Amino acid sequence: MAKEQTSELDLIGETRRNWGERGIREPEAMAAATSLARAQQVVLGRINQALGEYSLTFSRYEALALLSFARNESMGMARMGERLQVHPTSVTSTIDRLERDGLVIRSPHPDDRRATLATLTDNGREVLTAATAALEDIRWGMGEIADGDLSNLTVNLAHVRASAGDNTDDSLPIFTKGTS
Amino acid sequence: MAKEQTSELDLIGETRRNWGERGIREPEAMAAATSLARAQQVVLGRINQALGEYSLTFSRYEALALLSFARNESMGMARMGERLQVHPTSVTSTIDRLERDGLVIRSPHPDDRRATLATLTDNGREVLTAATAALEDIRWGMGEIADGDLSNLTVNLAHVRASAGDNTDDSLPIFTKGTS
DNA sequence: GAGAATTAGTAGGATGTCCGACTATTTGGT
DNA sequence: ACCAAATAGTCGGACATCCTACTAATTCTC
Repeated sequence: MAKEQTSELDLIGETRRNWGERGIREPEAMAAATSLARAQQVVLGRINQALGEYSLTFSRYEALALLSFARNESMGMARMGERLQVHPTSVTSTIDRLERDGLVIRSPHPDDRRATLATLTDNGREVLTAATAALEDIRWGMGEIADGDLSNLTVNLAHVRASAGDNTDDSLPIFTKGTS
Repeated sequence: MAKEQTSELDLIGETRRNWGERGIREPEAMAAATSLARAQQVVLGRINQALGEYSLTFSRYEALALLSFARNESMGMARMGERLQVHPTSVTSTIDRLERDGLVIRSPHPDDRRATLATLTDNGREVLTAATAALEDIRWGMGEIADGDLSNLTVNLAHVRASAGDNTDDSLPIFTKGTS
């Protein structure tokens, strides 16, 4: 979950100097990449801490949210993997745990006997609602950052995502309306 | 390593609409958080793919880089955990693999018999140099994004990190000069 | 139509990360 | 000095993620 507190008052500018001595080629890219990794660690840590109250992780939360928007709150696992941008085996793992906790149930696909549908349960829907409220309470781990700054951040991150072929009209890759 | 290609042409604006119907409270924060998660996934994926060539992961790379700046290219594991912002057990795990691959060696701390020093080996130094070059070649996973945009991104991310107590003068939390 | 190619889901294995617990040492307080 | 408290490192467990491989089923092609 990363350490929230560590006020590493050490100077980071010092670092650039260190690398400078070795002649770094892409300082801006390195700075952005390392900042991105650290920021994500901080935010994800806060989010997971908030979700822990509901025995959820961000991964499982995303899966629940995805199902909540699907027709009949149900979706094939392969499609879930595409939407969530994770490997099929990760979906299996995530659904295993959600099913274990009674938040979703697996059922055979009526038209395709190799497919399995994951469906939200009543309990799953309730937990999702409560968890969403909890995330909003902590502003999705974004601290006290003003909405304006958050918008700028989202735009900048869109550049990165765009370079990977992501749709970046907005920024909710996970909750995109599915065709399921 | 995440899917680079998936041109999810589905509209994300659609999403905001979906959430809007439910009355979302912190749309900007949610957008920023989800964008951050996805962007990090993309960038880390590229970085790890590039590092795979050297049997490294970003975690191990960071550890090697940290040691390379330390006095005598050596540092106590506890301090490494503080610098890298990871749990002590993660350091143990990382050093285990680096030592297994002959990139670092463990040795007892001369003045503190409970401490263990991790020291870069000649091979470790060479691999680090090559890996760094590889990362620069791919611009640390930042694609074709212009330096100016990267600067903006770094600044925006600094806001997030600052809210967690991180020093954000610059953006290289990992390579901060140590006191080791 | 029958076999080839593709797709869906899962099992097993490797990594990374965290947490709690445990041992060994060092520090600190009385 | 001596015992309590803090610190260093590791182990085992829980998760998340990827990859490879494998089975079952569907789709495509000739």
